[in-house]
Amino acid sequence: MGLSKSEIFTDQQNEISLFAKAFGHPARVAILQHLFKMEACVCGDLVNEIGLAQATISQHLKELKNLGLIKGTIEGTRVCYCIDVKNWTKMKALMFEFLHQDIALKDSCC
Amino acid sequence: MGLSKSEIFTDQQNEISLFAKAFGHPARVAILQHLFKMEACVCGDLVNEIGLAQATISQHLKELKNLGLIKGTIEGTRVCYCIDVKNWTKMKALMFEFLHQDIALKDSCC
DNA sequence: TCCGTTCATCGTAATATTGCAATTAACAAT
DNA sequence: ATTGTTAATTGCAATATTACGATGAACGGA
Repeated sequence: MGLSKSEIFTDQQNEISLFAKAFGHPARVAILQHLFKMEACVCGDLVNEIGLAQATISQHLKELKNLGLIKGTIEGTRVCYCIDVKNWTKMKALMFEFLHQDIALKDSCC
Repeated sequence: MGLSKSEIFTDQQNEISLFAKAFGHPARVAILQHLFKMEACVCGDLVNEIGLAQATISQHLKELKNLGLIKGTIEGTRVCYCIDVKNWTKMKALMFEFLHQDIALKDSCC
C-alpha cells in the first residue's frame, strides 16, 4: 500500500512521526546541522556542502520548510534559510516527551 | 530514485536518520508507547490495541527489533516484546545531541 | 495425533520517497 | 535588452515503504 493509516492514531502520535520522518533522511539531518553551525543564513552553498544536486536539496528544504522547522527569505537572487527557533523548540518538547518515556520504566521483563 | 546516498554523509548523520525513520511511522510510535506503558511484555495484543493487521504489526516489530530498540522472547506460542532499555538510552543520547543544537544558537538572522 | 492459537514470512498491490536533468522564474549586472 | 546567477518546479525513473491475505512453523491442549 505505502499509505499510512493516520486516522487510527492519536494526533500526538501522528505529529511525532511527521517530525521524525523529517529527520529520517541524512541529507535533512546534514542540512539542519549546517544551518545551526552557520548561525546565520546560508543559501545555495548547501548544494556545495552536501553532495546532492540542486533540485534535490531544494526538495529537502521544501519539506523542512513545510514542517516549519526552517524558514527562507529571499535576498535578491538568493534565498536565505535558517532555523525557525520557535518551532524547533516546540518540536523538541514533543520529541523529548516521547524519548523520555523510559524514566518511568522500572524494570524490563526480558 | 528512492535510494539514499548514505555514503556521502557521516556515520552520525546516517545513524540519526535511521533511528528517526523508525519513529517516522505512527504505528511504531504507538507500539513503543504501548510497550512503555505496560512496563511488561506484551505480545499479540498489540494487534488489538492498534488497528492494523497481524502481518503489519509483525513487520513493524521486526523493524524495531532490527534497530535494537525492542527485544522479543518466545513464551510458548506467544512472543513477548519489550523495550531494550540499554539501547533506548544510547539512542536517546544521540537524538538529544541532535535536538539540543539550538542551545548554542545565539540569534537567527531571519 | 489432531486442532486451535500465535506469530513470522511470503507474495503482491498501492503509494511514497529519493534523485536528477531540464525547464522556468526572478533578479542583478552589464 | 541581453546575459548570468540562483533557486523553485516539473517530469520522470528507480527504489522503499506500508498494508494485508495467505501460508507456514511452533507450540499447547484435547
